Amino acid sequence: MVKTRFAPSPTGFLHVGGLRTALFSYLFAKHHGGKFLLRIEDTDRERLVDGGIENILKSLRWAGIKPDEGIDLDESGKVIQTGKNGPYIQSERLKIYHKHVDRLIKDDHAYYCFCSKERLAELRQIQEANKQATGYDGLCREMPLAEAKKRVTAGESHVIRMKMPKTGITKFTDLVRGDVEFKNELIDDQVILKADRFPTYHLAVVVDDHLMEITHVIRAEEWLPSTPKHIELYKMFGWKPPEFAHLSLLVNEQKQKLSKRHGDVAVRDFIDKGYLPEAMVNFIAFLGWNPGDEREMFDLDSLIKEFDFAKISKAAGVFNLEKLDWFNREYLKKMPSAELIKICLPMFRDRRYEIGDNDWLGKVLSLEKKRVTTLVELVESIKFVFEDTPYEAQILVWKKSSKEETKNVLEKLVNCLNKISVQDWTKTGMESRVGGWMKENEFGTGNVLWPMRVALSGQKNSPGPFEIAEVLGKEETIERLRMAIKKLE
RNA sequence: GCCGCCAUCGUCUAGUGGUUAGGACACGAGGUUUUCAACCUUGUAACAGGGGUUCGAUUCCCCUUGGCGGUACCA
Repeated sequence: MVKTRFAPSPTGFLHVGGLRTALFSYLFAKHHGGKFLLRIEDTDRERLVDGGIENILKSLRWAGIKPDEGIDLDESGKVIQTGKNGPYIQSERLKIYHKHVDRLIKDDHAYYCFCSKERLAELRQIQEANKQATGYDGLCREMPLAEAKKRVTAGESHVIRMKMPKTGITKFTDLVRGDVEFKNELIDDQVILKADRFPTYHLAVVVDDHLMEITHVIRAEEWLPSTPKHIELYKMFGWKPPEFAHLSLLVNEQKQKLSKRHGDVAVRDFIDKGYLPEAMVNFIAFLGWNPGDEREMFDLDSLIKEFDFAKISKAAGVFNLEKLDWFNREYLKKMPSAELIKICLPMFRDRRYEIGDNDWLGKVLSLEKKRVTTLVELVESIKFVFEDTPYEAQILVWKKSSKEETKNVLEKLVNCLNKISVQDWTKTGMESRVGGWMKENEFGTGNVLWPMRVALSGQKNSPGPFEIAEVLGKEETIERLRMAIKKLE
């Protein structure tokens, strides 16, 4: 059975690149009827951020990605662990790593290293000055084990390094990149256990992926050069390595790796701005993948159905917000009224708006949903329904009209509208009644509709006058028209 | 420096030896229209360069260039 995993470090908010990696891992697992596991890699204690795990989980759950095993959130939003291969937080697995490191030392696949950080820095400086490949020179590699153990017992600070073979090449077939090979001699004797007794990524990832029965390691391209180290560790333990798939990176418009310094990259930011998860998922999936034909609206289920590494692109993708905006507008337009109301409700409450029944609220949202990009913009754009909007009298006057004429037209319009019953107070009802009235009196459309619309919305640009009038109701509509007339005096 | 990955419109991409190089976003023009959107029609725009292989290369191979990643007791 296929089993994939996403293994973030809780060092802050989930990054859109991370979301994409998680998504592809999830899609691949689900496409093959497999399982998706979530593990936390917190071996770097200096970069930990409070609430990091919750943040990551919330963003994933927002996108619709739910782990089958490992770390998850319960209904109250508390972090929980489920599954029989736990714990799923690396800092809780130290004993497991120590046991495996001991085995490597015993089998002469790893050794104690007492080199100080200062010596290592100096070494690198010399190598750089001589234009050599940088890396550990293996000073401690041949130290007799007995001597090393004596120094350890004496309390000397040390790390454990793996013994990379000095000859040969490591080859593997990457699911997205095909055959890749590296010369072993150029690969460092990587530190696998730090002086603080915490493992490095390289050791922890191999041990955990094996113990947690991961079949496919799907991760970002930045890990490609360290894959030979991992394969070597699998060999040392006598384990069968999983399949590897290294996804291309996401870059910004300047083609640099996406980072927090350059604008919005945290999924949290997009949630807060009112982007829809469906749009984000669709957009991000299409950054490096497509179904091979011209369809482009895909929800999570149809992505699962069609996802395939064969169609994934190898080049880095530019994270371009314009396309995201387009997807968001499309999904906003398509969203059923009831659902839209549900997700906007908290924002209405924040603004302490008096909201009527759902039928009415649906009409209010429909006023602007084709004109905005995000949910936040949507709620902001219909502000004029709930609040008085100050505006200059001058904008009531249509370009082909005058102040006097506008005032006159509005007065007559009020009379006309007054005769319309509350039952007929609908967009279509008013369209025919006012439309007929305009024709009879030979009023130009712009002469009437422009000032009416501005009077009702307080804005130069807005939805049409009749749809606003329907939403406002007869009383409020006439009230606003009278206010406008007063402004023109 | 060394190692590796990558390379089609501005962006996301289709294309797997023979195509008028297709689509989407963005942009431009026109239509609709009381405004802004939406909508419809339409336009501009790409195979990084040089060598091979081949009857024929966007497609296969090599080199160059460029971009990116790695080179940590970070992940």
